[in-house]
Amino acid sequence: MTSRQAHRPRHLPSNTELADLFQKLADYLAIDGQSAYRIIAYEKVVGLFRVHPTSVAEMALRGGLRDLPGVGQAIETKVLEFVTTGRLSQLEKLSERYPDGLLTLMYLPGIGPKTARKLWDLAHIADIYMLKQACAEGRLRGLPGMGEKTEGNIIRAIQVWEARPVEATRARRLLAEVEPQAAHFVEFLRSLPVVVAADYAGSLRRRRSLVRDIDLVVGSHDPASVMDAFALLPELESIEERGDTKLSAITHTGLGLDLRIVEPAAYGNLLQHFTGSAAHNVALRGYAQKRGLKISEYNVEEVKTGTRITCASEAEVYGR
DNA sequence: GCCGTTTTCGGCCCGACTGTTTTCAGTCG
Repeated sequence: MTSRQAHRPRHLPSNTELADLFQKLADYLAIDGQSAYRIIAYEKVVGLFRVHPTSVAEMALRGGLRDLPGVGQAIETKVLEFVTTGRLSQLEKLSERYPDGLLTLMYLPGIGPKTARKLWDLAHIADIYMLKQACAEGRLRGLPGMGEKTEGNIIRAIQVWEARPVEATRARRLLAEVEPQAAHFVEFLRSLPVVVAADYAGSLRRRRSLVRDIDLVVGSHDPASVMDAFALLPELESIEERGDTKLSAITHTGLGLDLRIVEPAAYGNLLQHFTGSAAHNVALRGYAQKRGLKISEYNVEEVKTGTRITCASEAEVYGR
């Protein structure tokens, strides 16, 4: 072995392993009911580790991990503990307190940490199989805040999960596979007379090589008509949610799809917001906040005066 | 748990939709 690999310490965890580890920790802490901002701090470094171009483990060993924005003493210590010992004591404590399968409940759309915790505390449901049993026996309805509809939604979510192995609804697809489908939807939307502007946004517009779903944004004075026309498209397998300005659906190719509609004057605000990424929006809004501005998908607001400025183009948003 | 152009403490982006409630919690993006 004369390659560079010969000089590297062996058995160092990959960035993906570290990201998965901290995601698991974040999920456990969410179920444990810890501060939402603590969870966000962990999820932030998950995203950071996933895209970092060089070895995070090596960086930690060199003592340079805290140069990364969002990594403080606590996270550096945990990375070092795992890199040097192969273990994470906090995670071990949490997995003694909660069953592993509890995390898989959150694979089901509609079930988050609060619901997973409630199912464990009140019904001793520890994984998806036990949840299915409880549904079949009608045991869910007795739980606080859970009625017939919620039970029905959970049964349906389990069926989808069983039909599409390995969290398929959360899986990412190649850009080249998804882009033509998204372009087709955009073309349809633009063909509607009531539509002033339409684009796909999200990770697709950011040209990420792997994307999870299709985000569609529309500027129109008549959202109801857009919604009516779109909901009838034969490409949609099911409509998951439908309100006045937002619709969520699943396509026959198994892709999630979100449609959002605003007044044409605020189209730039919507396009900016849903092009994301989430981390970019958090940073941008924090930046704006320090300058007395509040950014949403509808406008840029001057907090002191309450003046709300809508932007028809994305460039105007950044101009402000 | 992280961070700082007023800060080492007290904030941390913002809103739509659903289901369960009689005004809101949870989830999602």
